Amino acid sequence: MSRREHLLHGAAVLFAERGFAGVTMDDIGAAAGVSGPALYHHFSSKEAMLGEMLVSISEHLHEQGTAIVAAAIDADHALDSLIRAHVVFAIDHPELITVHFRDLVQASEPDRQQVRRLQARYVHIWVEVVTGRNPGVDPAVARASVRAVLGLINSTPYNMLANRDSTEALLHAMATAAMRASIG
Amino acid sequence: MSRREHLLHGAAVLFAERGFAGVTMDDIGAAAGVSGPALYHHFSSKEAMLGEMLVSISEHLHEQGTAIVAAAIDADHALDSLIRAHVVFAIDHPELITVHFRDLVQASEPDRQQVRRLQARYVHIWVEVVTGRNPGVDPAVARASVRAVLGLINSTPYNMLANRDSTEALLHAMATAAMRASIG
DNA sequence: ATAGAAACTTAGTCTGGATTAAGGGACGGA
DNA sequence: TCCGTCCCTTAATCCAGACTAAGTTTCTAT
Repeated sequence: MSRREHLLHGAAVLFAERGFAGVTMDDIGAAAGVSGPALYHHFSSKEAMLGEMLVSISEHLHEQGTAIVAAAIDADHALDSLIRAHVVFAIDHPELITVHFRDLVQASEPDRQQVRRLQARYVHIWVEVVTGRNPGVDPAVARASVRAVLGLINSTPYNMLANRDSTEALLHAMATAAMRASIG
Repeated sequence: MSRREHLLHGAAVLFAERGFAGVTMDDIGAAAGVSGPALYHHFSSKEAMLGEMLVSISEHLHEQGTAIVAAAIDADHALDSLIRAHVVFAIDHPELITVHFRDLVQASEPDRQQVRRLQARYVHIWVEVVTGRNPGVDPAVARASVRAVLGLINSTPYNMLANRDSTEALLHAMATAAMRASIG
């Protein structure tokens, strides 16, 4: 992990814990064993740190989604893999999920736009799979359903069971059932 | 609606839009047609406004949940009503749902504690109903499932269909299916 | 009419915390 | 050895924005 990534990871954990506004540059520096101003040798501002963090999360999810759909043999498997991958990401990076939907509003306008664009594309990937599975469904309903399922999965940070595998199984089962309920 | 409630509602809308930290006292005042400092005649601080808002939401949900369970003829109906009522609340007050889970971290420690206590009780109401319906279920799993379902419903603010009733029906169906998938 | 309370206003005050200044030490290459 | 480049440090600077002061208008009750 590069120095940048290391710093960003520390910042993500703090942001998730106390929120972007509740963390100072000195806090972020201290978490990495340096002073606050030292961070300016790596990032142009606190806002830029947040932006980079959010964009990279969105890019990761988007790329992962693209790859899954490309590799799946049919829409059924694609949906299953999308759900599973999102669940795994949420379990492995609860702090990123938290920051992603809580602190987006604090990012600069350009960063916010880019994140929204990537999020929209990610949702669109899901929607395509869903409508592929079931051509009759209203695209607006498909989109709303996908967002609801993502909301379910994204509750993970407040939700972990003692055992990681059972958390994964539970969320996967619930997400699958919720999806089927809306689009069959 | 009293003056306090009116001011609080305006603040909630702004907080939902830009986040607690992204709104100034002048903004809140302007939304109600007064100056920023005028707010201090009604609330002791910006933090107090947030605290009062969050506590009252949590109290409302908790009381509503209590009333529903008391009035329901069995656990099956109780769960159905809980889901329906939460969906309706989320649809009618998207700004409160948003602030509730996004800006809790900005509230004062005492307010945060009280909100968490109320939230825990609210979740507990659901868990009791769920375990009543299905005595064999692990309480930890029941709790995680309830939180996941609430996460699904709370995604509403980003999720509204053109038609209010179809939004309600969709979320109700998905929530019910998700719940059944985890606890039968 | 008039005292007193409410509810505001404008004009500050004050502070936290982001950012910038101004170096210093460590290290690699000539 | 000496230079230049990183990466950091501490010591400011600076400003947005929460909050306070002090005074005005409006309303109600006597």
